[in-house]
Amino acid sequence: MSSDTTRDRIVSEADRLFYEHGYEHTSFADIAEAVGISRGNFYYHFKSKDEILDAVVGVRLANTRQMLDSWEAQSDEPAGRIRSFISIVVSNQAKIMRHGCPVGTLCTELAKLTHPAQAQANELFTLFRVWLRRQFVLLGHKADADALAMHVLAFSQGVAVLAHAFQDKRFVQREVERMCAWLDGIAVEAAQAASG
Amino acid sequence: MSSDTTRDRIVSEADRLFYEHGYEHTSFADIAEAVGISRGNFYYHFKSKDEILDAVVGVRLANTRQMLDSWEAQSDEPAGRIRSFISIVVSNQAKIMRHGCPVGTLCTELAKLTHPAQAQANELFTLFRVWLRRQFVLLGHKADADALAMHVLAFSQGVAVLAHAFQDKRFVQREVERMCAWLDGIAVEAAQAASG
DNA sequence: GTCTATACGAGGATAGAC
DNA sequence: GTCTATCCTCGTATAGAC
Repeated sequence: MSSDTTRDRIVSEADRLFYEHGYEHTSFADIAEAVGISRGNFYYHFKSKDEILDAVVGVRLANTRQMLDSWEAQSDEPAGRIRSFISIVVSNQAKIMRHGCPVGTLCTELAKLTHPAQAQANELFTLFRVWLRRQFVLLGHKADADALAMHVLAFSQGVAVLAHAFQDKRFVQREVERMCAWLDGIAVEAAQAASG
Repeated sequence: MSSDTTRDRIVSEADRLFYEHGYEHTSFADIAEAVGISRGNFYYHFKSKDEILDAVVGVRLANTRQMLDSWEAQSDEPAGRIRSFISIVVSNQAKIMRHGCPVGTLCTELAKLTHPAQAQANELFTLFRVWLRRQFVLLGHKADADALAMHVLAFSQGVAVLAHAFQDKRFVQREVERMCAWLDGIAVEAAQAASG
């Protein structure tokens, strides 16, 4: 994750700080201190704070693509892949409880700031949306694949916001179980339609 | 909503601006301009920005209590009351698509800032949670009333975050219908348990 | 109660030495 | 490539006149 070049370390630390404290609330001084360089040196690598944000979003997009690819490689079953997504709120539970969803909180903040990078950040959501949609198509739900994808995305965001606010592990566990049960129902439905 | 006194107008405009642009991104100058007073005059009414936030959260808590009371008065059926809550993402659709959920976005932002008023803002969530819980108890779901309340809250937050990001009206409509269908199932379940 | 003027610090950004 | 020094703007906050 943390590469050798200073530039990469800046992006990596900025990524973490933007997530933990928000984009606006993170100053150059914060990033410089985390990286261990002077504030001035900064501008050799990036011309502005917006440029750092661009780089951070770019890294997140790349990492997300890689994660989705690995989920696709790990399982041939679309239901299993969707389960991988659903379970992310458990595997990332500690971070989500402390700082919320990295995608949701960034998109929400940039929207409030009417920041130019908003569309780029929304691409993170779209990446998940399109991937989930494809899994639902493979599951035999071609007609409502996008609606189902959005439903699963909404689940993840709802759980993240409330886990963040209430710090409730059992709530997360319960919602994941509920969602997996729902997914089983969807898979059965598709199998019946295929055999009927 | 907008009372006569300058203090009330400050709170009212701050409330709106905090919602539309976020707490941190809203400056005294923004509020002063909206109210139509000078920046200096401000400190006659509030000693600090945090004090304004306290007042804003206080007003939101009062307004929320009033809304929940009116829902309770409008319907004797707990299912109908819960439906009032579910439908809020439709009746407030335009605002939610533009600025997200007023409660969720505030709590998320304050958590990232580790702001002292975070707990106070979370009370807004708790108000809904306790109210929903009571409705589910009345519906006959005493044992899992809190889990059901949290599920409905999570629905509202998930829909709000994605509606905000994707600006998709039909998505909101679909999710509300899905949630109402789920609620019907819950109500039938309770009725069967009561008669069986 | 409202105004103007101003202090003060923080944060973004630049210049130029090493 | 990294540093120090510096500038400018913005935002919070205060003082004091009206």
